[in-house]
Amino acid sequence: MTALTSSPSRSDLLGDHLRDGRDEVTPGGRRASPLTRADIVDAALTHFADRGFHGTSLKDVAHSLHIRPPSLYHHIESKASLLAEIVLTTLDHVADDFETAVADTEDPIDKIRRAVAAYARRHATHPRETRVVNQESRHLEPGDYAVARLARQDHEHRFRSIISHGVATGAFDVDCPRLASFAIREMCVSIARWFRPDGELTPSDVADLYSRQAVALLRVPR
Amino acid sequence: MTALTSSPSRSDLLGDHLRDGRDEVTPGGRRASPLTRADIVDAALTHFADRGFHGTSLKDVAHSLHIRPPSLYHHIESKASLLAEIVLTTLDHVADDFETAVADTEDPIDKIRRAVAAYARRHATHPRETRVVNQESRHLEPGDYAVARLARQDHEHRFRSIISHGVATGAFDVDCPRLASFAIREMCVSIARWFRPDGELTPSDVADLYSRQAVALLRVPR
DNA sequence: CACCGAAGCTAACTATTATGAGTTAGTATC
DNA sequence: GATACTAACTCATAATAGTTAGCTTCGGTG
Repeated sequence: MTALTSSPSRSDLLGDHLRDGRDEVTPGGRRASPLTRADIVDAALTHFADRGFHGTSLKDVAHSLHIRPPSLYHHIESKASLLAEIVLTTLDHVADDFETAVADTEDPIDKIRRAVAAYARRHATHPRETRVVNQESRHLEPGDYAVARLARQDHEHRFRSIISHGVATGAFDVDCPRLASFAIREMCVSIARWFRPDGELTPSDVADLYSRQAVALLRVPR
Repeated sequence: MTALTSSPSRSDLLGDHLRDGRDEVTPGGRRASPLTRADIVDAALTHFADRGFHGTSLKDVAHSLHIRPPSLYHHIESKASLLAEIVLTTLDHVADDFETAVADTEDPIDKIRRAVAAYARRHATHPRETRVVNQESRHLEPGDYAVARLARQDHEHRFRSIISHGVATGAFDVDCPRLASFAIREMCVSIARWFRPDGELTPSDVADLYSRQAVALLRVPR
């Protein structure tokens, strides 16, 4: 429950999302470099992360981009599609991160260290995306929600099986792998709530620290 | 990022909130035992926890109580007041928990163990309340938001100072008390996402397990 | 130079929201 | 037994949401 203290002031990061020169709209409605769908997703992402999906209106998104709400529809299909794109591509990245991280080792300690490092790093480098995945996925339309749910379950199972395997080999010692897995993953998730790119810690620092904390957690003395 | 897998189906717990005999409305609109403000807060709580503040309409709340939306206003001032009541009273309880927990000891290890146990237990016994505090506080009106922010900051500082003190006396060994504090508190917060009253673990089990995990975390080997 | 598509705009539509006003039906009290 | 109270109701309103339609204007291309 650190959301209140760790979050910056409530309207932080809610500004313009246009790169330099972008916001010079000519009388006819043209701008220097064209607005892309990616720009809109990015603006929506910032708002969704800060105010939630239902707390964000397309007016808000359009305002950030210096256009009117209807103009958004030249680039997107719907508000829901913005959320879907954000959540599903982020979950893809998380899955890729995991595969890449654990590919080169069989040792449970190494595996968990790398998996945690990758997961922690993802949350440090992409706090907006991960916050939206964690808090707004429930507002996806049923089909997309089901896909997201499966992706998440898959990650959870792969993660937990490393722990279970480590317990079997004696590398770890925990009462309940499921719980330990939850605790570790949620620790990583929380990074997205406090991490600041301009802070004293780099994403690598955080990844390193959290992977060590995770290993410590998996050898809880009784 | 376990919200997707750990949460039950999206509309769980969204049913009637009336106790037995409550839902027998007489032709004139009367019911067996009178509907109270607390009943409404409770129904709103369930919805806010499940669908978010902006994802919940007063129609939803009224529906759970078998009344029409305008009738709610005989008991409440506004939708915002429901959120404020939920968040602020929960934060009060968290503060009380903490004070009571750490009152009888000076040992940092004991203190952190008890503080974590109390915090963990609160999240296990009141998952709806704590989820709302963590995810919906940002939607409070400015005045209430400021109060909530202060309450949260206070808890964070008290928590962290136990750790810092423990590091000073040599009881703990962590690189960064602030980070360790975040990690531990967020671990507890996550309990609200997976804990089920009918599961195999009791709140006491969880409190015990998490306080041991916390102590383990504060002695990370380098 | 004529034209075409991209991308802006305004106006408008529909649905839903929170909330207000006024009404009615039981229940308790004098 | 009249009255006042409570707590529901229906009906109404103003604001806002997401979205669609149609118009305009520009830069690029034949």
